[in-house]
Amino acid sequence: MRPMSLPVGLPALADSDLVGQIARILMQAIVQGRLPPGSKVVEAGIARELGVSRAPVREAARLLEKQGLLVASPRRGFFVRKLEIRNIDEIYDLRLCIERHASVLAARRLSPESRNILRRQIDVLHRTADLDDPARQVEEDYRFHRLIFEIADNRRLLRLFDDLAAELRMVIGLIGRLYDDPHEIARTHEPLLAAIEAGHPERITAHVDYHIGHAWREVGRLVRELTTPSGNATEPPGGILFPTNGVSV
Amino acid sequence: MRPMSLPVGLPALADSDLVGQIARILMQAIVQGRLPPGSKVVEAGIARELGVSRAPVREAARLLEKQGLLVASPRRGFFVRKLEIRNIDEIYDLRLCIERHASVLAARRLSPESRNILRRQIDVLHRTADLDDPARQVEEDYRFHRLIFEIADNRRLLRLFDDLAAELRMVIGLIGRLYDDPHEIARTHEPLLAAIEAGHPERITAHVDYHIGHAWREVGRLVRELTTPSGNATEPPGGILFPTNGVSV
DNA sequence: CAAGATTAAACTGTCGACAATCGACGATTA
DNA sequence: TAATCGTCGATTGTCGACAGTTTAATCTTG
Repeated sequence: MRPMSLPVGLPALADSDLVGQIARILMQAIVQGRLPPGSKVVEAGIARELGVSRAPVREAARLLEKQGLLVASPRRGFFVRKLEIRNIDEIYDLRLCIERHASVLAARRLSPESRNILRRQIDVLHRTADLDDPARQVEEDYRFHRLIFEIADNRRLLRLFDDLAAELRMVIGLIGRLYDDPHEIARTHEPLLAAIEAGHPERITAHVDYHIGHAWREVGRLVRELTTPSGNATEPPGGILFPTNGVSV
Repeated sequence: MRPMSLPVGLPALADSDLVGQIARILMQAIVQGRLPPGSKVVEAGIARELGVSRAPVREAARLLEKQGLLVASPRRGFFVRKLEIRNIDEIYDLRLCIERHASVLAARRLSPESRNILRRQIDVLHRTADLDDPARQVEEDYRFHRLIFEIADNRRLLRLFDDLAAELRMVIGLIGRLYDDPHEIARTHEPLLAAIEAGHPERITAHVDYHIGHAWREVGRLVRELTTPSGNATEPPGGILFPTNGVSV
């Protein structure tokens, strides 16, 4: 968990990044269902529980606000964003929009190296599908799509994708189970890559539409299922961030 | 300026929004050329000059960071974003992407009322063109495009547009002059609206491409002109936020 | 005289405190 | 009884302070 400083290793980084750590802890608490959607995030409470002051907690909350996990209400505080179906639709609508664009750009900039990177990531997807590790599968899936944005080479587009991905990860985390068969998911990336290699904008767009549209419908269906039986946003006992699972802390 | 509370009027609101006020002041300082691109924004300095503490200044800076006017470097502070040509290209590329999408959506959702609103805004554009008020002209131009996003009815898309617009306003403010003939600009909105009314996705896309692409090229040209003669990012004398224009403060 | 080491100043990250504000609850009034 | 008005605790907005880090200036040294 705690990255140790290697003799020459660079990434000893982010150990003193208090804000980042807090943001990650909060994000986990959200996707894992503590801090349920709609619940209030009390700065002082989080700060006390983590043994820090309110300042970094506030900054972390703003970070998560930018990513859409929290919403800020002036003088009232931060709240965990409720996953209304409308939000899901808006997110996927935007994602579809930028992913079409990024895919066409990526096709234009595709080099043999970048092609191989995508190819290899699909292999990873297939291998991960055998592992029965939903979280990992989702992660590798996003990695593939992120690669497309990297190849498209527009930093702003990439940042936007990262933000959307963070939000979608929350949604999927809240859903709790994978929205489809892992092997099936891995397979559907093949024709997308093929279209990008071929470089026909229309074909690329069509495949992106199919691919993302599929996820959209599936996630939408599950969210609708999950959201109709009235969410009881009660706070679980034993501390929000590090709940006592029977074992004392 | 100061909204007074009417007998029954509601909007007496948002006067005590310190962070918002600071953000606005900073934004003005940026677009007006004090705080030139690349210069450092010192929290304590701003705070002292405004007679507030560092906390709200920090929050305002984060707000402007989200809008892309500032960039944060950990442990080094906030800097006014340099307008490299690459940023301009990335911004316009993204804007083109989402504006195509929004325009097609808007066409699908277009009602007689929303059509008239767009129609009327074009009239405003024509009238404003006679006023010889570049800032106003740019503002009304953005209002037209924002209306398209409102009609498209995706809040996230709208928010994204607002962020991009804020950044583009900074760029245009730094350029200092309008990038084209106001009347010409007003006229080019006509065929775009016509295409949206007709509802043909291809025609809409083509017109958006032409319209935004034109601005892209123009702004790109001016920025290239402006950015090549090496920016000397020295700090103007007399206080950054309220420079003494000969008159003592 | 230039490159590197050293010192001093400036600044950010974080903290604890206080006042203003919000929301809940109970008292008051019609 | 229902609606309105205070009151009180909880929570945010803002402040000033301090420590560690970065940057700038100064001093060595080859």
